[in-house]
Amino acid sequence: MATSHKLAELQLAIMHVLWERGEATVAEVRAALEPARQLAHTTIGTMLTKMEAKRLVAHRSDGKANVFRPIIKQERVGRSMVADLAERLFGGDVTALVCHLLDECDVSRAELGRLKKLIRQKEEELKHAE
Amino acid sequence: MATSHKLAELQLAIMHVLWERGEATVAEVRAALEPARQLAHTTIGTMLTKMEAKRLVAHRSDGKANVFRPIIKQERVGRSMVADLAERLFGGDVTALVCHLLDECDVSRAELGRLKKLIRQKEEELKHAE
DNA sequence: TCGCATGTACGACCTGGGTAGTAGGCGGCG
DNA sequence: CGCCGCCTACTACCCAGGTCGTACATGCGA
Repeated sequence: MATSHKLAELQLAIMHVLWERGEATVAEVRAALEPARQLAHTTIGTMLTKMEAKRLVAHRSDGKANVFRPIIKQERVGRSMVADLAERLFGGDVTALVCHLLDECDVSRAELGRLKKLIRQKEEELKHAE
Repeated sequence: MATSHKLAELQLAIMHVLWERGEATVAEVRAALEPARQLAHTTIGTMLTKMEAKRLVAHRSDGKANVFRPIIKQERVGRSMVADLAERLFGGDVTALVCHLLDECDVSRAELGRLKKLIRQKEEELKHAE
């Protein structure tokens, strides 16, 4: 899987809207982003066009407006971006990244509980895999 | 801490060299990067100059060559980049990011052990903090 | 002393992300 | 009918990262 999908700020924000809704028009995307950023609606349109060229989204024409939908999975983008960061920051050492997270960020006890459960689960998986 | 230090590919690679060595000349940086990328030595020089403008590095003049050293800490950059990614990808939910990591990447049993220990340690810290 | 090797400083240029203006299509309403 | 508002398509920019080329300084060996 050489194709590394790294999306920049705005593109990611737009993708999040599309992932949440399934599909949306330019105006809808703009409205969804409105609280955080005030953008001309042509800005969204232009961006969406560029993203379509990069095969991140596709559109169908619904009467007067274009309706865009994501054509890559959120999980796929997340995976490749996280992997990319881990690679660039920690030489691919995932554990180092997790350590870093636990160390530097505030993690509540509930979250730690969730994580412990996750690790146990993961250990089970490993056991069964052998 | 509003200052978010996000470094792009090459800049990060250069910083890694500087962090490892403490300081280095253009030629040394270039040599260190050589296996992975073949770059003109002016490229490194230009980049270093731009990075100096951004206060990422500083240089002293040692006879004929300039010797650069990092003036931001690796840990600081790591923190802000990881936080940034967590924010953009998972809305700041660190646990979600860790889950993602465990799920998507291959994590060995030894690594899981290390992580468990880390979590226990973190739990202790939380307990004491109350 | 001359010129090569090595180094710097500066400017050129490309690309991709981001931002928006303008032109033109089209339905509804006064 | 003619203008208004909404929408798209196209074009223009700006900026930062990245990649070099060229011009100029300078020490060192033949």
